[in-house]
Amino acid sequence: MTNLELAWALTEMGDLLELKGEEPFKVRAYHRAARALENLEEEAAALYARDALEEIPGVGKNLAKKIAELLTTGRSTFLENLRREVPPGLREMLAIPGLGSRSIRQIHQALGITTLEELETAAREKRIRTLPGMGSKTELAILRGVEMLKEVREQVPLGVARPLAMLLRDQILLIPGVERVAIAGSVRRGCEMVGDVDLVVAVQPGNQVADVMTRHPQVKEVLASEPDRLSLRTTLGVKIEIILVPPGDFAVTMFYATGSKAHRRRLISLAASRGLGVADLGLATPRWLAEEKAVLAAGQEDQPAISAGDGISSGKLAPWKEGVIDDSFVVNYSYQIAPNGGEAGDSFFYRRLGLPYIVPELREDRGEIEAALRGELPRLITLADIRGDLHMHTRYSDGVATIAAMAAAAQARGYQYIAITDHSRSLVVARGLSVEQLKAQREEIARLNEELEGITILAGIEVDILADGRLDYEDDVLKEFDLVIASIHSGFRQEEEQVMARLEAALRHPYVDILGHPTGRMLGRRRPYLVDVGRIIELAAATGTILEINASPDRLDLNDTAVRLAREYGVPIAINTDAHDPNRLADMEYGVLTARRGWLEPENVVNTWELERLLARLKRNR
DNA sequence: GCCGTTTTCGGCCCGACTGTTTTCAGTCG
Repeated sequence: MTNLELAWALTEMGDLLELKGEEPFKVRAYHRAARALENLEEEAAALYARDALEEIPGVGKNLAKKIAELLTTGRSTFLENLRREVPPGLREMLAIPGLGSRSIRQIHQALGITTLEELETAAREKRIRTLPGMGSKTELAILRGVEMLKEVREQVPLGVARPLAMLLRDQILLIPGVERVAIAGSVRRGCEMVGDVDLVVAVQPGNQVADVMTRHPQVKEVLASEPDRLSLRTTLGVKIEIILVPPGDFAVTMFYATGSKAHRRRLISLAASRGLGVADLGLATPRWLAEEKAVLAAGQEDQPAISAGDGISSGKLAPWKEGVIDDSFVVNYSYQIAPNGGEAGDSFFYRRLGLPYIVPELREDRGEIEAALRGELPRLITLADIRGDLHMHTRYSDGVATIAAMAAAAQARGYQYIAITDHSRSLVVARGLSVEQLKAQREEIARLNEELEGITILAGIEVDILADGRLDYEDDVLKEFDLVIASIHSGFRQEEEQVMARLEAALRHPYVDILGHPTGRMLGRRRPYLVDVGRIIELAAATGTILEINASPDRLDLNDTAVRLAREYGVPIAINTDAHDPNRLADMEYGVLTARRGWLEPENVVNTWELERLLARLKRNR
């Protein structure tokens, strides 16, 4: 059992205990241990093997025993008992903002409600307000929350799907009869939420993929098992689609399975407008042909033909050589951010149409085909372009590591600079720093900067934008930092007017360099606060403020479309991890994926710049 | 449930905001 699965099991135990009304500190112990497992570098199984589970911070005798049972048997009697006691629907309700375990328990006990659907009905029928302490606002919060949950019910964040996809890819590769495996679908495109994990597998006849995968320890349910397709659900509830093809069909299948559907349609109708059918393009494998004909037919109905003068004619087609998979076309793809991205061999299709390669992250029919025709595809940013990380936390506030440890981890990633940006004093839960503590931290940073070679630590702060729009420190404190990020951590339920007034005040502030996680959303868990993203971008442009892509896979905030808009306004972006742990500096890749989906080039991202240039660009230094 | 060169018991992050209320419980970060 993987660390992630263990973490999920402990999280579920914590949630169920909370719903049972266990004391909060016990509940927290489970959640803390789960988080520790998630961030653990070593596999818990290895720790167990040398009897060292209790070395994990937050894991004592009891939790070690429960983890050991999960590791050895794949099950937990404790968890199974809890599941019997607490209806699973109640756990889903915990994700509704404004509804906590006490309210859920009360609703359950008084009204006998056990599922989201029943909860929604009760709210519609105004039965929730009959309970003490609950009124119309609570019902509204429930209706909004249920709506949000329904939207993402079948989806998981990329941060869950992608590691799982990579793990399965590596495991499938070891199965007899398998020649190649690659990740396709929305994971390959880097979508923030993923409905299912698509894997394309090139196999020989008599392979054992179905045999092995249906018995895989992480597979809970086999949804379909056909000769060329396997549909599974994992213990974490993620849907896996495995497409089995002969090796000769691998590349074409990658093209289809990567999508998006809209991109595919548009490309095929472009081909059709040149008098080319799918067969001419080397796309005519029997399995896909019928399906794609239907797509094509539909596409021609609702899509305008691509106009003449788009720079391509059938006479100019690049020569197509059977069997040649040439990724020399992949000028933008030095960084293989989607596993096997460039190796998938699906560049042939674009090549055949005389187009430059379009990377998976752009395949959304958001103008990428037109840009390719004009030769104006962006030279997308890659992870290798990143020179530093400007948002992270340490033990001074709610991080777990020292400044030195964060700096060492950053150096190991090849960074030239980082900014330490702990929380400001009002954020008491995160142990926000008093003015005195700030002084001590700044002294430590100065000392480290003298000791360390090859990396510069900036003394920064993530200062709260208070509910009334003021910042959490006076200007004479703020001006002492090298760099200031301003973020909202309170008043999430204010009206848009009020939130925007706060953001505007922050953006106009002379010492605010970066606006942190601008919309405040948590993927699948919390909607953005009520903001006008377009207006934020306008204001950022007008005030010279940098906007953040918060690279935490729980946030990805700004999102891809907002990033694209920011680029059009010429607003510089900082891709920051907001890491609370040295391992989480690795989340940078999710931020880079989002940036790529937002068409960003290195130039648009300030933490690809040399430090001197970055510093000179900050408001405080201009 | 975890943790301890202040403690093997009694702490554990705690204050603001919200919605429902006439003085506060629940939620959240």
